[in-house]
Amino acid sequence: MTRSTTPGIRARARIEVTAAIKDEARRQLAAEGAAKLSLRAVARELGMVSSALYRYFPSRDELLTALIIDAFDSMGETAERAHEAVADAGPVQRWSAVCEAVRGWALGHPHEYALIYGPPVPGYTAPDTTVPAASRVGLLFIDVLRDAYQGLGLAKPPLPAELRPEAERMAADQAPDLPPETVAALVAAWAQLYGLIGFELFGQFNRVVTDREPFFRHAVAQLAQGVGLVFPQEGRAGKGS
Amino acid sequence: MTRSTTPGIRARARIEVTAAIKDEARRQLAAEGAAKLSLRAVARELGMVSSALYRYFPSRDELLTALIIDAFDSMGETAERAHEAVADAGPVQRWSAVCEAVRGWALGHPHEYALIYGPPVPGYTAPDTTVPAASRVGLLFIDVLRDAYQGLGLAKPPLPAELRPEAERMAADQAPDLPPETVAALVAAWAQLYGLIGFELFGQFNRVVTDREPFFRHAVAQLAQGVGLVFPQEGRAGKGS
DNA sequence: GTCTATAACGAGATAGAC
DNA sequence: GTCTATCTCGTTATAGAC
Repeated sequence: MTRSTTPGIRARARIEVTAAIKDEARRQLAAEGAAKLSLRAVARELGMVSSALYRYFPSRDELLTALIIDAFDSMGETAERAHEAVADAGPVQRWSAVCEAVRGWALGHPHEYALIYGPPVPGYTAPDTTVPAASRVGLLFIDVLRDAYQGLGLAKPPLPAELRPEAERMAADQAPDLPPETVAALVAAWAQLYGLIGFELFGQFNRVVTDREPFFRHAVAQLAQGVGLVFPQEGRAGKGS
Repeated sequence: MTRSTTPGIRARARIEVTAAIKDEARRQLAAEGAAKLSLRAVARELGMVSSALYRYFPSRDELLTALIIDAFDSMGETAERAHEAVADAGPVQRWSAVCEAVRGWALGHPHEYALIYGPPVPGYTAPDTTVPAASRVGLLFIDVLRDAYQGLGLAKPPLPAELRPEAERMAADQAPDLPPETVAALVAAWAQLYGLIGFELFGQFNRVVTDREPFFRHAVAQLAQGVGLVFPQEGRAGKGS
């Protein structure tokens, strides 16, 4: 009888408390790092008792997992939105939009970035549950490359013979409708993109690179060339020797 | 009176204890992460009392700094040795040797790698004392590029106009005898190299890249092309459209 | 059924008195 | 340099409020 009203209230309360826990956990992530994330401290800050948290997260590791999935989803959503905004543009513009969205998200969420792309948290191993969220940005890149490929606007990057079997396996796993050369180059570009972002985020560019937007923009354009989105001649526009 | 003999002994003992402290600290780094490095735990494991440690390191932060400098030096030395071994080879071979040495060191010292290239340790900021050690690998790359440049074996990477002022500033700071195009490309390649290594090290290549040596080798060759060590035509050897 | 609170465990860290 | 009293932590069992 109360069944039509109360469930909604309870469910709403549950969602709110869950969100509050995660928010506070993220605050601690920023302050002390993932290694020191403590259920008790989260509970204390929220005015709860630690055992009450277990109604929402069965363990500290599950809370970490939730934070990781949230971070991947937040980043993925940001990238997807940026991609949609330029959906009708050329592949290079779409590629760059996704890369720049990822960088923007990372700069705005450095600790969550460190959580998902930094060193693993000691004593914690991420479950497979995180894979779908972690794949969102990659699927976006595959989208862009697929469109370029079908429109014949994609060059095949070079692929040494010793790497071909591995490239074919990667393509079969990740994007069977793309050439192995492309998939191998994408994986490399993906790692390199995160190198650029990580260096900026973790301070390696301090005293080295000051004007970072144009630097990143250019690096991303070079990566686009690396995966075959730009033909070499176009890439080095207006250059002599 | 004992003054003529004991100083040597004392100095030796001090060096040995200092080394033992750092070794134990590195063990803890591997087990619990840099955030949880605690002087007390180090002391306990060494059978000392915590206050005794302060005779060797005035604070936890100074111990961290020593570990960071050691890590950079260890990596730099590994890279320098690998470079010397191929000193007479071509620039691409030298470039690749340094990159592969860095990767090898990182795979052998993942936690020290995380310490120097991962997210900053909460509450700790590295002093400028770390800069010389941190620069060693970069200087090696500059060496290779300088030799190639002086031998006319270096292509100028493309450089958009918006990036030229920044590139000139970077060149003036880091390598005044190299073209700005080269220096900007080197910094980007440097970050990308660490992206590749970080992804392998921190598990992002799990279930994605299995045969990692050839993958890395090829990526490094592409990076060499990016900094101008290989001309595009050579780079894409024996490839059609 | 759903939640919170109390209390406790075993383990480890820490501060300070001695 | 040692010892102890007091913290922290993740986690569970239990009891009671809504």
